[in-house]
Amino acid sequence: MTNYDKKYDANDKYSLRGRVFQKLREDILSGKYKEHEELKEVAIGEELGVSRTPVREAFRQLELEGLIQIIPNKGAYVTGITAKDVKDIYMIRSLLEGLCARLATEKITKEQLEEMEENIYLAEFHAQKGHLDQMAELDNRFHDILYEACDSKLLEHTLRDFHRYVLRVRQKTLATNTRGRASNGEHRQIMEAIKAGDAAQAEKLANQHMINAYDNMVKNGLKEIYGETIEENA
Amino acid sequence: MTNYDKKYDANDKYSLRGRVFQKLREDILSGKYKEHEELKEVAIGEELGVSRTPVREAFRQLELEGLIQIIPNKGAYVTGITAKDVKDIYMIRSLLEGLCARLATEKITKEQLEEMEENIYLAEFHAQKGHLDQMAELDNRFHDILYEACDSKLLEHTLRDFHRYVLRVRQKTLATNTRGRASNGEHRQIMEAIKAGDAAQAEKLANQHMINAYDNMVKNGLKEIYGETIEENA
DNA sequence: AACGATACAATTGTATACAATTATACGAGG
DNA sequence: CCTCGTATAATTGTATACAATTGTATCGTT
Repeated sequence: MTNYDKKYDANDKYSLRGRVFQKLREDILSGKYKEHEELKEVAIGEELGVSRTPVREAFRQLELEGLIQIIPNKGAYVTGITAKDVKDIYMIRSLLEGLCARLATEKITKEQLEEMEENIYLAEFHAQKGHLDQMAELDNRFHDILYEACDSKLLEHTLRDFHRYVLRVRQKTLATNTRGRASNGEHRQIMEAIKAGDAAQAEKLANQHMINAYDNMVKNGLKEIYGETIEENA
Repeated sequence: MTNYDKKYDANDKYSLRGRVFQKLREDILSGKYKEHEELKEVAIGEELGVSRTPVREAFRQLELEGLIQIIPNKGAYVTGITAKDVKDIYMIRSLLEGLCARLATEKITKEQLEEMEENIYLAEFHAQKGHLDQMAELDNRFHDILYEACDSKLLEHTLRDFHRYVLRVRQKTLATNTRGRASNGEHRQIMEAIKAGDAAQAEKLANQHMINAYDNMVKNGLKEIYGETIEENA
């Protein structure tokens, strides 16, 4: 639950706080800052050439995004994701992506549908070529388009939050080409259902798409995929 | 998506920032600050006897909770809830409360189940007496128990966010004694299904419980219930 | 009177100084 | 050698000062 207006996002690119926020989020998601690592206000500030004030404000936002945990008078620590967290997120996403696809069936614009088709087309190309990075990028974008198409600021924002939250962990999930291709195929089916105006089918397929993505993770072994980054106390 | 640890919540009672945050949230939800009202840092600071720094940090958090919108270099404004937002939230909640009830069926503790039974019992008492405030309080608490019982920090937190977000608007919804009683009855059915270990039934009932709550709002006329506080551009 | 420019006021953005809290190191006492 | 307590350092919490931006009113021009 955050701000729902596009024009003035908290991720304000032009304020120092916004830049610090974005930079830190990027660095946490990319793994530059490991789990449980302490983030010190002065160190971050010096690194980015700003004072503590914008850093502190960025910290408060990162905390509410769930990326760090702030312990009063002590410090800010990169939050850990447990295997159970991942499972819970995929359960939730399964339902909400389904809802999203259902709503999108009614609300999607011609432009969005076209971008979706293009996305799938491109993804198939890159799958053939074995371009894993591009496939991951297109996968992310496919879901973003879907979120935009459902025409619900709240649902869009909620899904984006969850999506971003698992990115840290999902990084290498599509790295297996087999899953990448299967995922593409599922995207295509979802798109076709939306295009055909079959909301119930779109919902069902989107539900299953998340379940498949999660099952694929489990099959390949959560621990192996996640490396050292997953805690076992889940 | 916020922090998922109970011990050190962002709503830290003991720091100035935490107190400002809580106070402002309370005042926005209770309606002291109306929609689109501008919140000025110095004014709030003086009112609460603190400097701008903790106020600013609280603002950043309130923004991510969706209660205010900050326009850079301009100001902080209480966000409006549109009728469509409310509809979207109830759609989302319908699915997630269902998931929550399903999970709770497996995970609920004896103590939680007992508190739930007590809650329903008390609510029936207050319904007979016509104690509307207590009924609203017990209704909130019923859902909180359910959220705790599902044993998923993420789902719990997500549902709490949505629940809190509609509180502003839901205030007087249970004020009609008929809906209050019906709601109680539905709570009881959900509880019985959980008690009986029938997860599918619990999910279905919780789904329907949200739909009924929303339908009741619509039936009584959104505009009438929400007074002037709902925007029509939804 | 309408329009525009400019100065001024109000407000937020940022940096820094100081206070409070927590962690650490070191030494006295056992 | 261990333990405890105190001093010290490091870090966060808060307040304030200053910079930048935005809003507004006034005045001059047409």
